[in-house]
Amino acid sequence: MVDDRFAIWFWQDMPEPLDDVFAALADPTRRAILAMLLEDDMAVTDVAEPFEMSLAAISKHLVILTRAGLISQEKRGRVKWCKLEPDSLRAASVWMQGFGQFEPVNLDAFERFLETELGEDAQPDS
Amino acid sequence: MVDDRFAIWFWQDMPEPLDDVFAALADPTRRAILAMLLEDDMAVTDVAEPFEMSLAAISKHLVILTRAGLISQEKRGRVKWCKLEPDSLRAASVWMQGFGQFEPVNLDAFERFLETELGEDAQPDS
DNA sequence: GGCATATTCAACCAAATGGTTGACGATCGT
DNA sequence: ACGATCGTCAACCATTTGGTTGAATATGCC
Repeated sequence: MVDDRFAIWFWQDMPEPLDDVFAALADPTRRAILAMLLEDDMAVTDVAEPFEMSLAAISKHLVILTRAGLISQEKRGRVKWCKLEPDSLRAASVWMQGFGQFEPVNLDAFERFLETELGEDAQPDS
Repeated sequence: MVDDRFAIWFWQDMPEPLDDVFAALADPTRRAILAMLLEDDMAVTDVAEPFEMSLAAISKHLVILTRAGLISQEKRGRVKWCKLEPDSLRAASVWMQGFGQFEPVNLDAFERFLETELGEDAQPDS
């Protein structure tokens, strides 16, 4: 059994991209944006169109989604295209599945698993 | 194809428990708490012990986790026991899998982990 | 060049978040 | 009944968040 201090260190003090991913997902506007991008890549202006808020606000949301790695933005000409990046959802999904599936299981092995799993394709953070 | 306004209504304006779940998961302290509860049910004081913050702060975190449905709290005597409630995590997980083409987590490694973990051989690599 | 379009920047604001401390009501042990 | 323990409440504080507006920076079009 892993002692709590190790667990705290591991789960809390590691440079956690999960903070950004979950924080990004916590906002309904941003989830709606992701849902829209599921259909197709979109320009910033088009992303903003159906919302009742300023373009600048949407632009900020897109920055947050980008920092979380959930989307990428590529500027072509004067329009910036937004593209869903499902890979970073993977880390979060892995983390969550850990809780869904193994209630009573060995945390040590789970930690080792996560370590290798999340370390594998560590994103070249912006 | 669903038009965007419907999508916005659906994803953004529904009474979304996902807001609370993801917001709860966005904090590393709260994720650490969940990880601890993965091992066993715990009293509030024991949850707080390994952290370098006040009991009141942990108590607040537990309220947030409870509101999100991620844990439940039952008071027995003077101690309040905290229990992981993986079901609401599953809801969030389902949402992410709704992003779907990206597979319910295409985790070969996860499968292998499950096998070794749930099987007899609990030492996958030395 | 000159104008429209696309996007971000900067300053500002209100509200929410995450923490503190100290007081407080319950409950246990003796 | 008394004191210690468990946990929350209330007030406070600093920082972050999510939004606004108006100006600024590209870029495309004629």
